[in-house]
Amino acid sequence: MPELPEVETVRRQLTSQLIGKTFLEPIVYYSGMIKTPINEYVSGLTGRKVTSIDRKGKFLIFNLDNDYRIIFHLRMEGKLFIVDKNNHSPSHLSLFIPFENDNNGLAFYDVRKFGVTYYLPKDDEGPLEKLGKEPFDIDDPKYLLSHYQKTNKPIKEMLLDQTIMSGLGNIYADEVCFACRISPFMKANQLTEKNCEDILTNSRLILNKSIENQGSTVRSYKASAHVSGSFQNFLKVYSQDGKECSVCHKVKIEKRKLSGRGTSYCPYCQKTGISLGITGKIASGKSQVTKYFKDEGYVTFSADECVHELYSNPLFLKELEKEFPMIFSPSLDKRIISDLLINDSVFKRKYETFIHSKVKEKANQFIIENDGKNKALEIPLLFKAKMENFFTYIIGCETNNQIEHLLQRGEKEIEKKLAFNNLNNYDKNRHKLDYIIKTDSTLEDLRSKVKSIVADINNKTK
DNA sequence: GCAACTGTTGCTTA
DNA sequence: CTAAGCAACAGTTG
Repeated sequence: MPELPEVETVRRQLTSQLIGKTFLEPIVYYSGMIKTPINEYVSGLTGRKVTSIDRKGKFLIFNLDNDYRIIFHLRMEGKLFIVDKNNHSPSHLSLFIPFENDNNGLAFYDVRKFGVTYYLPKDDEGPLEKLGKEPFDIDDPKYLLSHYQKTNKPIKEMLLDQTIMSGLGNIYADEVCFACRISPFMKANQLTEKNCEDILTNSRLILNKSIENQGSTVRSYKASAHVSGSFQNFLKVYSQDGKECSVCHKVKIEKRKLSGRGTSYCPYCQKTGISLGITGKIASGKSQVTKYFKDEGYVTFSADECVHELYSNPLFLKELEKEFPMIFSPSLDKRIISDLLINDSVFKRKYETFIHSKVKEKANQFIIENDGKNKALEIPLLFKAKMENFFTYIIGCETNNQIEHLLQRGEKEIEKKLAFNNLNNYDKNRHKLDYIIKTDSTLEDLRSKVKSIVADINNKTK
């Protein structure tokens, strides 16, 4: 995952091992990584010396002893190692540049083959052209402010925009938001100049501290065969989801998706508001409880309503038809769905996964859109949809009078509805609940139970 | 055993 | 114009 500190570590490593070495003809194993004409790249590098190595953002720049330079971007998994000519791993090797009069050479390993390299004249900025300054080189927070004021996008997305400021990737963007105590979901145009100053200060602090620790080692990443960074031990939110926040000790670190990227944050420290998941078996009083949370000032979401709305959404139907053409004859036929759900276990699994992921996506969107507010989300199949780590707290609703409630609602197929209970994994996951509400009481009593939970939560997150 | 997820960026599509 | 989704690819996790 090389981000700026990891790339800087690589730069330092290579500087001590590469300066003054003369390149022999490069051997290209994966030509897709070379973004300038390959023959120019190969002949251009042959016989050249590296005089110095620079870094701009996450790019490495090898200055050669002619008027050219080589530029590398490691992307997700790229690794530049100095290895033995005759004894190096061939696995995932994309490029090898042997040194003259030396047993070693420069190897570019890249499991995912996303990395790129360029051979360009010194006056051709190539991919560096659009790159913004690093936080170390921006001295006026007004520079950030002027960019952020122009957009309604979440601040974290702006931090990842390398054309405004370069060097923050997914890990450090999350860490910087945490250090500034701002929500990653906050609209960039809501930020103050003070926020921008905090972003600059904390970006410098965090990146410098990470460089001191030779970057972070997450997953398999290493700066060289012999170096692994240790900044992962200082991360406060990234990869910490589900753990108690190490600063406030009040709530767990949460993780959700923001513009396609995993985003970790502390709901308390970063003032995102808390997210409640309300679940329970059928006719267990979830809706009533959710309504009472609404009366207490929570914004609410219902998975059942969400699914209902999805079925009248043309975009969703189009997607559904692409995935499950057999349930359209020619338009959506719900009887076919229920038939298949009963008789075809493969269909059932696929279909449920599909719907669950849609609901989860919508719930995620709801939480992000309601940044800063307290939220209560009613999700009957919370456990089935694997959403137990999705909320600050989860609340289970329970009743002894399920059948009566179903009768009161005028349900006809009670047996069928009860069989549904076994599907939602409630009993199996009951121990994961933070609160359990027994809903068999008068409405006023139920309301006061909700009020006392609200008070308890307020107390915990004071 | 399959689905989902993973550090990045730039291009295509709506 | 922007915004979202995908593509490049392969390995790991639940």
